[in-house]
Amino acid sequence: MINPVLPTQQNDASFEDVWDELVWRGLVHVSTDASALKALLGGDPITYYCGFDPTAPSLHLGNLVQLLVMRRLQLAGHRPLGLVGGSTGLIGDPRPTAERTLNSPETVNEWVANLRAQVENFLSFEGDNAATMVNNLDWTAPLTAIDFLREIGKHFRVGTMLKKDAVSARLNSDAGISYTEFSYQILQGMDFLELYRSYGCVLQTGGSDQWGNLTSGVDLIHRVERADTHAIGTPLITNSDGTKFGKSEGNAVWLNPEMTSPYAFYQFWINTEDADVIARLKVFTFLTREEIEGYERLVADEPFRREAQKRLALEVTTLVHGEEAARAAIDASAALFGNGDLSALDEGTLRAALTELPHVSAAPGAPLLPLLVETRLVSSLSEARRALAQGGVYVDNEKIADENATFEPTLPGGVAVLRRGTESAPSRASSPPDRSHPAPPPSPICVRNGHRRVR
RNA sequence: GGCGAGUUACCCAAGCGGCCAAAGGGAUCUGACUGUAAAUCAGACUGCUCAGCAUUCGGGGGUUCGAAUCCCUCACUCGCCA
Repeated sequence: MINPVLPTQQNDASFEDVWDELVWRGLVHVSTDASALKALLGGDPITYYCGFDPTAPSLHLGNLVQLLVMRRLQLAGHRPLGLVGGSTGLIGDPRPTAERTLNSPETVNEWVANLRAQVENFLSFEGDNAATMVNNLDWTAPLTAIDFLREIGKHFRVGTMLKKDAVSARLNSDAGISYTEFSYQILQGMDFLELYRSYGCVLQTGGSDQWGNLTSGVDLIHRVERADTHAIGTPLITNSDGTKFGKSEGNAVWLNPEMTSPYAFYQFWINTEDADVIARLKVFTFLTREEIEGYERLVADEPFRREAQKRLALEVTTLVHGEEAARAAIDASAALFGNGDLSALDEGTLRAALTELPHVSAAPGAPLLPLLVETRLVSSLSEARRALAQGGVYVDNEKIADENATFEPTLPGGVAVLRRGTESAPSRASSPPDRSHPAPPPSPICVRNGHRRVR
């Protein structure tokens, strides 16, 4: 299955080369020698790689940054190797805070398969510079501990390894670091060496937090093969207001539509702050410099139109979930967030919009207030009464004033849409840590007459 | 080990026998405004069978017609002296 968006993508020809474009898009935070990289990327096709470790069932927005860097390089004529970390995922790279819990080989295996499919969705496997997928378990698994120590370990100085930020941070913390995680950088360095040998790979890209691991490979290849290779570290994407990028309601935004629905995904992007939206367009879309500069003016001149946010959300949702899903997300947003007369929608659009929402079943004529509790829009009947008294309860976009109102589905399919508060209902604050119940769902709720809706 | 101070709602913090479901601030929620914004203003913010009732002020026990407020005790936190 080919992502239909891929053929439409292209780099901005107004740049001298892809390196200049990457720099302009703010995608280079650290790198090996910049002038050498520029020459390399502006020259004959090279082979490069980026790895994805299976630390979760799906990739998330942070990984999307890497995928797009890969794609931009591919569009410039270079040949990508998509690596999934079948072995590194079994080890776990050192996080700054604490030791990772090891996942079972079965779990890692399953996640590797998921990630592989996701990575494949963003690269082209056709043409002269078709992408190739590799799994580092393929060359790591056959290696014995003795071979590993003799052939690879001998090239690593412990002093150098200790100085890497990821390691030293942990050494200086109460958590300490296990030998397992300490060894991670060797594994990743070994990957680069392996890919250099078997594919002529001379560039590795990754997040700047991976810098130590990227250089580990560059150094190893230099020592073993006496060859110069390169690395590019992308910046950590940050929000201008200090909150963490890539979180929605405190949860990660995943690429897997089962984990983050296309609707929620679209909503995430549409809610981008003015101060951040241009930087996001640069990183996450293939719009040209000229187009993005146009949006920059639009944000400055008429921010209320939010053209930049709309375009960003459309582009990224289309890229990740496809045109149809993006269209549905837009329709759903319009239906649920517009002052919208829900009954004016055709049933298909309505159905698509509502599938995205949490739902609960009730018999027609059932009292409304308890349903508010059941859908977790409010946490108690008292709160439901309060919300209603304050004019914060809506059914099918109409304010409800009567405490004794009942559930009367009038929309096609025996459905009613419950809502609390204004359309936005941001609630970006995390719920108190001692609350054991799950986080409340996004504002609009679908209550359906009859059987439970199946996803 | 000795002495002293403290433990109040999501967080900070007043209250020191009835007028306390508990001041004030923050966070949060809702309304107005707005761009599914920010800022601002207003209201709400223990629960329920909601103009009333029930249960809260570290745990337990007591005094009193009546306790967040007084007494005993246990637990924890923080100061000072050994």
